[in-house]
Amino acid sequence: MPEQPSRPQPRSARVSPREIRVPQQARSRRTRERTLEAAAACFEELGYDETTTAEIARRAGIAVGSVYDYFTDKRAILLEVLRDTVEAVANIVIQGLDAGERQRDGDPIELVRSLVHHVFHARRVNPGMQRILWERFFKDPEFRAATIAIEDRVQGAIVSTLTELKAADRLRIDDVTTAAYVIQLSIEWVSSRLILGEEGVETDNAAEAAADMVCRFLFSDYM
Amino acid sequence: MPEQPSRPQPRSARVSPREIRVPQQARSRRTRERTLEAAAACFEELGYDETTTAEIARRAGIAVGSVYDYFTDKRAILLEVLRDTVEAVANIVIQGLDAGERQRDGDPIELVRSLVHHVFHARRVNPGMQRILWERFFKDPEFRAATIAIEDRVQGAIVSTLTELKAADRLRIDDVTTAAYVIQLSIEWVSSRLILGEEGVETDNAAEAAADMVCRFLFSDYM
Amino acid sequence: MPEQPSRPQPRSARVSPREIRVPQQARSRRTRERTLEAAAACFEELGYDETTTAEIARRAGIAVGSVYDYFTDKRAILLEVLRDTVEAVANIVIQGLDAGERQRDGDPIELVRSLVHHVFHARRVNPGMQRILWERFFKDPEFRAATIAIEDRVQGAIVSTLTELKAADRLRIDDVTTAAYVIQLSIEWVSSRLILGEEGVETDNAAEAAADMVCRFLFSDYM
Amino acid sequence: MPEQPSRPQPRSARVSPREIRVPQQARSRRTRERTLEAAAACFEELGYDETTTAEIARRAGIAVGSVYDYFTDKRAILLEVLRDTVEAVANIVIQGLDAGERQRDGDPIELVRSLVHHVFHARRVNPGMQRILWERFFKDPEFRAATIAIEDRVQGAIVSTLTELKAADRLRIDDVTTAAYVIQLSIEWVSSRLILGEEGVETDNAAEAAADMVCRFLFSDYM
DNA sequence: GATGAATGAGTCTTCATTCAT
DNA sequence: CATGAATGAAGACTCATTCAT
Repeated sequence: MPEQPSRPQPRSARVSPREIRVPQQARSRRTRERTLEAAAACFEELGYDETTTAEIARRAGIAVGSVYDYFTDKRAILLEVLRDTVEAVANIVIQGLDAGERQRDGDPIELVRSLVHHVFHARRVNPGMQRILWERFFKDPEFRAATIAIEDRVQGAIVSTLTELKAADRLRIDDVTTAAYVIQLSIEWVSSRLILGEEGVETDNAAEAAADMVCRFLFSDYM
Repeated sequence: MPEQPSRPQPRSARVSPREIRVPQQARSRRTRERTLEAAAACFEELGYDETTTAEIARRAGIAVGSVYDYFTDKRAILLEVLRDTVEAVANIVIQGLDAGERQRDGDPIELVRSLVHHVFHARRVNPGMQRILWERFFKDPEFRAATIAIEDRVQGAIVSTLTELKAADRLRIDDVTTAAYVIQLSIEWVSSRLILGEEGVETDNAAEAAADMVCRFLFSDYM
Repeated sequence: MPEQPSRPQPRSARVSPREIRVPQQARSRRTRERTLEAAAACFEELGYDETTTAEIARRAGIAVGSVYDYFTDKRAILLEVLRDTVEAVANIVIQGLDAGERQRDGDPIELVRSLVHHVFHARRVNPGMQRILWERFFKDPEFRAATIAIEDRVQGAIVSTLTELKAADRLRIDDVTTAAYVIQLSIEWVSSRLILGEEGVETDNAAEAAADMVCRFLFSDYM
Repeated sequence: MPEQPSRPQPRSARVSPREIRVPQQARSRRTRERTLEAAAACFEELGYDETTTAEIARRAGIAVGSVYDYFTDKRAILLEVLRDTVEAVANIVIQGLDAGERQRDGDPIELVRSLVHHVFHARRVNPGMQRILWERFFKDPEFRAATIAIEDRVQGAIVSTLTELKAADRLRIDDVTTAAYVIQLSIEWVSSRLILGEEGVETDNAAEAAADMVCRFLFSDYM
């Protein structure tokens, strides 16, 4: 019974968890980056379940093992890629607010329009990934928490804006935080359904209606 | 040469689609029913992916093979079970509208409140299943279509109500259909996030804000 | 993103542990049996680590999946196969005692000789499996416990025999249990090393020496 | 076409065996030493299979690659570490003999007692490593050979002692070599099972019984 | 001399689905 | 009608070892 050329151990009782490599050399950083890019592409195109780690590695031009040097899990990759997407989306929305504030001398109606417009626009960024987001959202608390954390930044931005408007006495509502929450979710979902779900509804009309709704909700002098 | 045990055809080699039994007799119908109940319980408790057909059969007290007598697929089972859930949810909402219409002499504000209340309430019905719904929604066009078809009934009911109000000149908006769409999605999502997602936000406040938003959106004489 | 033909789930969060089939039909029993036989052959020839579940299935002429219908684990298979081996070995030894007792009118010396002889003989039964036994013995408490439980039967048999001899006043020792323990382990190990380890030592001499040692240990009138 | 990252040769394609560095300078020697110490610690704590070369390197504070500068194999490391352990154990036993000889004027009974005592005592030295020893013993001929070679020193020492006693006419047996073999293995195994296997048997009783057995075996005038 | 990034063959295991009985 | 035994493709993940830098 001579020793065979060693085989990888079965998944058994590894005691200390595998070390995840924190890239220090440039090559390493590049590999990690490539993995993320490949994973993002796969997820976007194929969906999460349909993406295999082997395919990610193939697209990244690396070995499967290397994927596991940088990430504990397929899930860990998704978590990171998804965070990026959510972040990108959030940034677009926040920029939309800024843009709206600068526009037309801070006309609040334009501000809301700009917000809505940017939210809808943001839905076009990695739509496959955003589909995965809602797919995992109620399934995986960690994803949910991560997503909410980033959404909170958006709501925070809305709150600031609203608070300023409140100070300028342009607002009919008092609970700015709850308002921001409801507004954000509403626009988010209408836009998601229309754009990610490709429902046969006229997008522009719905966007306008949503903006109209929000304006009436917020502003006392909006007819 | 030992006799080889039988090898079922691989999944893909299927040529003529298996006949799905349409139960005629009482016993058959009962078996089909039991399968659906078992499946519903499994999905609700465990989630879709985590539920195996074997577990469904076990709970239904039948053989795995029998499951495939009545359903082509695990997916087909989900489709049916989920339709039931969506239907139940829709009915609750529609009843909410009816109730609202009868209430307080058709006071439109109460009507909206009632709608919102019932939508939130409906989220407590089979929450596990509703989570699965959103999980599959963007993933599987057939699910999406089925869901939308039922939601359409809700929106239809809203449209009727709004049309009546419009006739009574109580409405500030014109495009009643789009309004119904936006309203429905907004309340649906806010309630889903709060109840299915168990986010740490005060539910009652958000529900009230949503109702407030919708009222302002709809009614010209609502302050 | 239409559903692919379903793929087996990754090893993830199955909630209720897989059911292990308890064979009820004859076919089933036969398959389980075949699996055990194939596994025994593989382990014997190749060793435990070197045996793959795929190879077991191949030899049994069944599908890999079927192996997992009847056993939770590769380890579970080993546990069962090994138990059989240990049992077989134990039986040989116990029979050796019986044979010794009947021999030559219960001459105690012959009894010990017979015992030693049978222990050595038993080492030829599935030697590969016995090697695996010692390989896992200190590694896996469950194996150890199972092995010890069976060995205990052997020691119990020795104890009975010794107790009789004690009553007949042929024994110089008092603590019959400890004696049985020490005797059993000593012969077991000497025989294992010689036969399983194929050491270049004259087996017969060693066996005789061991018997001699045990006799002197036990009997006051043995020179 | 993205540049493919370097792909090391698969394990089997090795043609000319890698040069193993024989450390000449102090620093090198130190590195090699550190590796061995780290490996010993890992093996002792985790077991052989459970220890990864990465973990060894980590504990040694060096790079994985460096491990392979000094050792061909993970197995080669074990071989060396294990040799140390076996050597240490052997030395303890041999010292036990010496001590026994000097004790009480060379009383042979004390000598055996001392031997047994030291063998049991030796089991406490790197028990994890000793478990690995028995785990590999029947599996890997090279390990077995190395172990036996060292054990032979022990048996040689026993033989010398016995030969002296024989000359002094204190011994009832003639084949001193075989006796040494049987004695050594017996005590070794009883002690291993008790101490490495943590069986629920009273250690002192068993040790005494073993000593008693050996004495009766060896000495004609021992009652 | 050393580093640590990369490799990839090879494991175990799962479970939707089929079909002989 | 029902049963439940059998299938096997497919996936995630490991880790000893190599080699470019």
